[in-house]
This record gives sequence, C-alpha cells and structure tokens, in this order.
Amino acid sequence: MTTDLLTRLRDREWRLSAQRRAVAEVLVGEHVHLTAEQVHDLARERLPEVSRATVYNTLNELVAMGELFEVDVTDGPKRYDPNVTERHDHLVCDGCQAIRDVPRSSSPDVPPDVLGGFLVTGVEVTYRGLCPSCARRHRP
Amino acid sequence: MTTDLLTRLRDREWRLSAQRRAVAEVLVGEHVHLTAEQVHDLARERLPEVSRATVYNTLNELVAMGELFEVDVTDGPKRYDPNVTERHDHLVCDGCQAIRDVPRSSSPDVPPDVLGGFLVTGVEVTYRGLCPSCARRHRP
DNA sequence: GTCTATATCTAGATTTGTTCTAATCCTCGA
DNA sequence: TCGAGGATTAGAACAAATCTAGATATAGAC
Repeated sequence: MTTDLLTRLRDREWRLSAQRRAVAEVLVGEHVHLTAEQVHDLARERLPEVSRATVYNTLNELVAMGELFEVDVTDGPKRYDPNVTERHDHLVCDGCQAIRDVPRSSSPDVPPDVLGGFLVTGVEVTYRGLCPSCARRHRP
Repeated sequence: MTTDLLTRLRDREWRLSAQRRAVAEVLVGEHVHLTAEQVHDLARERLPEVSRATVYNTLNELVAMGELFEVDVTDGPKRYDPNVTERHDHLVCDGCQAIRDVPRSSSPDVPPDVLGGFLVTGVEVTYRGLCPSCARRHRP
C-alpha cells in the first residue's frame, strides 16, 4: 500500500492546522470524487467552524502541491480526486454523475505529424456511460 | 467535403431566424472553438441586437440536436465545436487555452473486466501541452 | 391582407460555483 | 511576552449560465 494523503502531507512539513486536517481527512478513501461543497459539509461534521473559503483555499493548495487532482468531467462543480499515486482514467455516469477510477489500459498517443509543433505533456481519457444502477433504471 | 452546418440546419427544417442564422454563421470554419461570449460578440457584428440569452438558447438547441459539441476542457467558459462529422479528440494549450482538433488515432478501449457493470457509450481524449507559440515563450 | 396560435427574442434578475477582501486569530521564534 | 507572518473567517464580489415574463415575429388559416 502506498503512503496515504495525511502521511504525505506530514512528510512535506505542510502546516497542518485543525481545519486543514479536517479537509484532508475527508478526502481519504476509495473512489472519492467529492465536490468542494461536499468536502465542506463533511469537514464541518468533524470541525463545525471550517469556512467555505478555507475549504477552497486548502483544496487549491493541495492541487498546486500535486497531492490532489481537480477533475472537471461533468457539468456543475469540480470534483477532487485524491488518487494521485496510480495513473488512471475516469468513468463518468451520465445519469447520476458518479465517477469511478479505471486504471489506464495503454497510453493513447497522437502521431507526431498531426501535432503541428504542439508540445504534448499529458493525456486525459474520460469514458462516459451509465453506472449499473442508472443502466437498470434506463432499460428496466 | 461534408455538408456544412447551415446546410444541415436547412435540411432539418429548423426555423432559421435572423438571430439564429447570425449565431450559426459565426460557428462555421476550421478549428473554431469559441466561447458563448465570443459567439455573442461575433454574432452582434452581423446583427447588433442579438441578446446573450438568444445566443445561449441557440447554442443549447444546436447541442441538443447534435449539430454542435460542447467542449469543456479548460477552466472558464465552455467552448463550442461545430466539427461533429469527423471523429476527433482535442489538443489543449495550457498556456493560452487554444484548442485544436486532432483526428482520433485509435479508439481507446477499457478492458471489460474493470467496468464493473458500467455501460460505456463514449470516450473522450484530451491531450494537454503547449502550442507552438506558447512553447517558444516558455523556453526561448 | 388580416388574424391568431405558436415560437422566438429580449433585458434583466437569479442561480451556481468560485475567488477575493479585510479583519481577526494563531503559532512560533526572538 | 512580543511581534511577524501565515491561516482562517464571514461576507462581498465575480463569472458563467439559466430563468422569467413580457414583447415581438412568424406561418398558416381565413
């Protein structure tokens, strides 16, 4: 098992206030893709006086540090993905907006001749469809 | 050459008012990925009294008809992509947010065993990097 | 040509998601 | 203990998009 978010933050000597800890703790887990609003709600269950601004500040800092990915694959608010250690893509349900991580099968490459001088540094793959329960509802 | 947007709209018997025509005309061309605001500005050059609401209404109708793609690959406003006839992916410049279409090289597939009951209906691939002029500016 | 039903358009208000601001609060080293 | 600087806060501000209600245009029937 790879080191988790809280451990990595401690190792970075990142000033870990009570508020920041509350935010970070919310993000630990499998297939977690919360919105800032959801992070705020969950963080307040641990520490009621965490403000929205602090949640946004903290999330943005974590993203800047590379300890969190911003995922913007649906309409509406951004989601935050703490799975930064395993290279993966996303599977998005068009029904309920659920997001699931999928390990990357193979790196899709663009043939260099179509790039026209573009310097490519990264690739994102998003699969869209219906999650099991939305698929059932859609064709019962 | 495939039929263009205006022709297809006429064939669909879509009520083509002066305002809608002004919006649609703006979208014709190569590698056009305008924001709603840019579409509004350009449409007003043709027909000064087009309102923002009409631009949004028209864009959303075209998207619903499948005659226009909504592309949301950058922070900030959505972009609209009239290239619906050729299957393609997007190349996004992290410097200036320019978007370029690239023909899809090969369909990326998820191995069915990782899907866990998810019904996949589509895939989007986004390449990120720096366009020629931003790459020059970045390492001169 | 006129009338009527229906679709479309408009300005402006509203909603949503996010960032900014200015004041206050901690924390830690001197 | 004090002071400096970062962290936090509530609320204002902002940006993108949508909604609303009334005005306007249009096509087809007469």
